Amino acid sequence: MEKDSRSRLLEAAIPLFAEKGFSAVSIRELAEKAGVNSALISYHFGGKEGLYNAVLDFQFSRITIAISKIQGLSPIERIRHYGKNAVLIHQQCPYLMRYIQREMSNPSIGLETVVRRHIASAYQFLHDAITEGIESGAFRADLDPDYAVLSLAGIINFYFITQPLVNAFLPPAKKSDQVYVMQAVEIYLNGVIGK
Amino acid sequence: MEKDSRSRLLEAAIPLFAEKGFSAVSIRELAEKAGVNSALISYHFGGKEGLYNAVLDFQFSRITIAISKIQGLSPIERIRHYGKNAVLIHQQCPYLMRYIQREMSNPSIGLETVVRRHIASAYQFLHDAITEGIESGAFRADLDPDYAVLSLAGIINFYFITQPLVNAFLPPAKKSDQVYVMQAVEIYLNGVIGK
DNA sequence: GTCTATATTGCGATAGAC
DNA sequence: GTCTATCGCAATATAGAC
Repeated sequence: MEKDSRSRLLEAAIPLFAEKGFSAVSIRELAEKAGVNSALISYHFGGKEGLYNAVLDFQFSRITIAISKIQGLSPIERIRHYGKNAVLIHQQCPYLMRYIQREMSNPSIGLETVVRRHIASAYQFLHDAITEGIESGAFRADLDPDYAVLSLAGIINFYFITQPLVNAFLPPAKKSDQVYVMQAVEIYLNGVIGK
Repeated sequence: MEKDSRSRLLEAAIPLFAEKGFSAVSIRELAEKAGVNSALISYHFGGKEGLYNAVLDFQFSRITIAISKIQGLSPIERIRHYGKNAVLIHQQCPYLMRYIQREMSNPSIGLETVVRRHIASAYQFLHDAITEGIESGAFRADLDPDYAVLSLAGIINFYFITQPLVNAFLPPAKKSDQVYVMQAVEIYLNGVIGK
């Protein structure tokens, strides 16, 4: 059974917008890849921008959903869990990181609110874990939690951001996201745990 | 004394392309911001794409230049130096990181070679430092150097990538790049140094 | 809901005067 | 080197038939 044209458009749009950015993709290209008529973009989404917003909304909701599932572990275990989760999300939503990256450095006007809310929920999750770790004495007391959040987010996420190019440097076999994230999380935890 | 139109175009183009991306900027917008006639873009650079390439070339050359100045220190000191350098480069070239980011996830066709060469030189620099640190016994022997490079690059660079959005989360006073990078480098070094 | 056909706008590039 | 004027094209959006 065929998908309806609305879903076809959404699914075709995800990789196109992710790889080329909003302006570089034309509605003709979107329609062709989806196998539907370009007029349907206006019909279903009110225009190209509406389609982009729909994609963005769908992509970012995954972050908050994933975060909300992690509950009631020690700070260290929550951080390990966050790493494992990042690998999973990246496998399931291979284009999410492009959108995060693009919206971080280049927020779509009128959508900052939505995007910011999802990102903020991830930020808050890490901030809580780190603050709690410091207070319990597990982590070094001289850490600045705000900065420590960014260090953790960076050591995990930069890897996924740069994958398109970095695969050119790494030996071909070296492509285990899971192995990377495990090592990265351990470097980080080793670095923040009190001596 | 007025700058010539070529320089004016280049300087106007740097923030515009960085913030909006190649496709979202029109030659009319570029010319207006530079205060010159739009026909001069074709005259000086052979077209909009030529102007973009000129910007990219200029921006990326900074990486290789900065890296080439660090010589003959211990692995640990080289890594600390890399961090300090990142702060300096970011101050001097506030748009460089946007271009790195954009070219990493979205390489301009025909320029991968140039871009890749500059990025590769930074990658090689860190890889050498880490490999040497492992061999000398300063760093943990179970580290994978390829991955450890990405962890270091991530913990430093992600901060700069996300600054436009992250400033919305951080308390307003918290904006010291230098303090961030110092803490981040120490977390990393603590994490990789052999116990 | 989906199509064709088209209106309208803005794009990048260039010819040619100065 | 710099300008004006314009060409040709591709963009998004929409009106209206089916």
